[in-house]
Amino acid sequence: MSKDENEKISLAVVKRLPRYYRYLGDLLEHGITRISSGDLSKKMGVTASQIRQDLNKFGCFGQRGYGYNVEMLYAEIKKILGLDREYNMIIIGAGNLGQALANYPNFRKRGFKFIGAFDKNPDIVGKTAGDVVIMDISELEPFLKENRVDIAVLSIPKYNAPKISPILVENGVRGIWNFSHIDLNTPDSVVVENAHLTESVMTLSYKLSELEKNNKE
Amino acid sequence: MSKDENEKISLAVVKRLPRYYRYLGDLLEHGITRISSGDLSKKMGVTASQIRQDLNKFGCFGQRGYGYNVEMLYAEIKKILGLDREYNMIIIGAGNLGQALANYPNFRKRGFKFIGAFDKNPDIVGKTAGDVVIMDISELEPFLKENRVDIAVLSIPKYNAPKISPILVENGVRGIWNFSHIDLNTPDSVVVENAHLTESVMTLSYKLSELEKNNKE
DNA sequence: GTTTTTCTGTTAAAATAATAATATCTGAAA
DNA sequence: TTTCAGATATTATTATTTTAACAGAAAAAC
Repeated sequence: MSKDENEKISLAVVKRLPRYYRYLGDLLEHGITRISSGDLSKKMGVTASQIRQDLNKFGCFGQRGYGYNVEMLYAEIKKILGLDREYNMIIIGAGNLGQALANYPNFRKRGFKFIGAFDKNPDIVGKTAGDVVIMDISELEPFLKENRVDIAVLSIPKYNAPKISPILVENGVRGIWNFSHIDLNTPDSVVVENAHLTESVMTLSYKLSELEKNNKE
Repeated sequence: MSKDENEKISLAVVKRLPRYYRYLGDLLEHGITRISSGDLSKKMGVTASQIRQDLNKFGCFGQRGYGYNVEMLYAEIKKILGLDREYNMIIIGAGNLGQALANYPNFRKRGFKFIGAFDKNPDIVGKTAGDVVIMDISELEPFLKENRVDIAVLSIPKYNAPKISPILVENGVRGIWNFSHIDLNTPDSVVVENAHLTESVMTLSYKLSELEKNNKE
């Protein structure tokens, strides 16, 4: 029996799910059919308590005296993460990063399907990125009216993002994966996940500086 | 006067610093020379308390009755994040993503300098990525012995990562920016920052599923 | 100059999150 | 059957993180 359906689950927990999912996938690949929270905790370097509590937020997937059935838990997390369906994606800004994402085979495998790519640079319009032909950015709006787009990948310079974002929102895009260095201002009917690579590398440089500071002491 | 130097600062705080840095940079660009925590909090959508407390972890940068001097605070955070120096970087796995990173001009601007790229695919060895020629992966170890490499960007398939990671560690690389879908097992003398894009997009699909679930109710 | 307002640093309180402890259930072996 | 170790669900505790409150210093106004 699952918990109170309306309980809002914290982002901290949600962000850990993909990691559980990855480890369970690895276990499956190795033919392991069951695992206890204790064993999983050793593999993952987290406490068994945390694993149990995280999973219990979504339901009772384990069995006392047995542990978790790997295949079943994997399928449950897949469902929880919304990976049991297909998403139509488009790329806005088909530069190096955009093309890299479009060419990444794992997305397709997981149900993220690129159905369009747009750029304003005439040098690359007409070329292909992954399976799709790059269109001029002026074709974005008509395209959105013709096709159901679930997720837009925004990999354009920050000063262009505020112009594009409302076009997406107004034409039914509900999810934005934002690689642009800016915080988007979207209504609650749209979800944004930021992938600010620059901030990630800055965290790394902070850690490096700390490391060196400690070594000197 | 800065606080207890040995106090360990939580990752949550550190991860917010780049965002402060970004907003301060924007303010600078707009010629704004001072700002109060209250005004900044409105812009950023966080509490003023949090801003004050975050910054206070590193020192007393503000002035009562005045606020924060934007230029000075920007410079301080730059120093805290370790962005006041240069880092030599290499790319391991010069596929689409690796090349996209190598070509990203902002890294260079911020002091992250690519000095090498490696791949095992003979089709791309010899081509250029950003400013550097892609070398065969067999040249990695000799290269590390000849050059000071601060950061290695790991963008290779997960099954190769465990082979490469020890080579990096043993040859003095202290920072790894990990795009491979695996958790690296490195000693404490090395820092790792994960940039797991797949996990990021899974978080997005979770949020999307939640959104749709709530709309149905 | 003096007074008023602004706005930080700091302390305290509240809210969250992580960990530990306990009670309960399962399944296999005796 | 019965027993018992294994392992979770759940509750309690502790730790961390965030928010709020406030005293007091500096700036601005008069």
